[in-house]
Amino acid sequence: MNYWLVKSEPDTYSWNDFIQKNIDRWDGVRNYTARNNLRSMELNDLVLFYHSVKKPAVVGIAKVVRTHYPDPTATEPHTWVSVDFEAVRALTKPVSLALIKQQPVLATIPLLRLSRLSVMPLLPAEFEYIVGMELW
DNA sequence: GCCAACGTTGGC
DNA sequence: GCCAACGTTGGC
Repeated sequence: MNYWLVKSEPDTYSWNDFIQKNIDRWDGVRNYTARNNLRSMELNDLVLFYHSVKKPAVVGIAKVVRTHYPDPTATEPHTWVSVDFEAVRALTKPVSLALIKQQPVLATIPLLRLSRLSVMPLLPAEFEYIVGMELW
């Protein structure tokens, strides 16, 4: 089992948009590093859903219910891939980027080091730590 | 293969 | 709205 974090601009696609569908395709990724991470996702992997730009924060948890397949929205569908996520639950309270930045144990996560990467891995301990912060 | 120019992302 | 980071493009 692996752990991940994906980013979305809520103006484009928000957590609310996602839970209304319950299961939805994660498409439109056009960056090779992010694509490779999508390819590495396995069934039932857990994924943090992060809102970028506006009130940047982790807002919910999803899980992988279909592993990678050609992205139907791509003009080169053999280059880019999608996966399907199912909503698990919203965090009881969004965990803000500002708070994440204050945690020394999270200083090395890709969210902070590679600010433009939209699909990134997390260590199990990092995932659990961030989820635990919903109760702070 | 190098690197400058340019476009995009995303925090503030 | 500004700007830093960084990925991509294209000339040489």
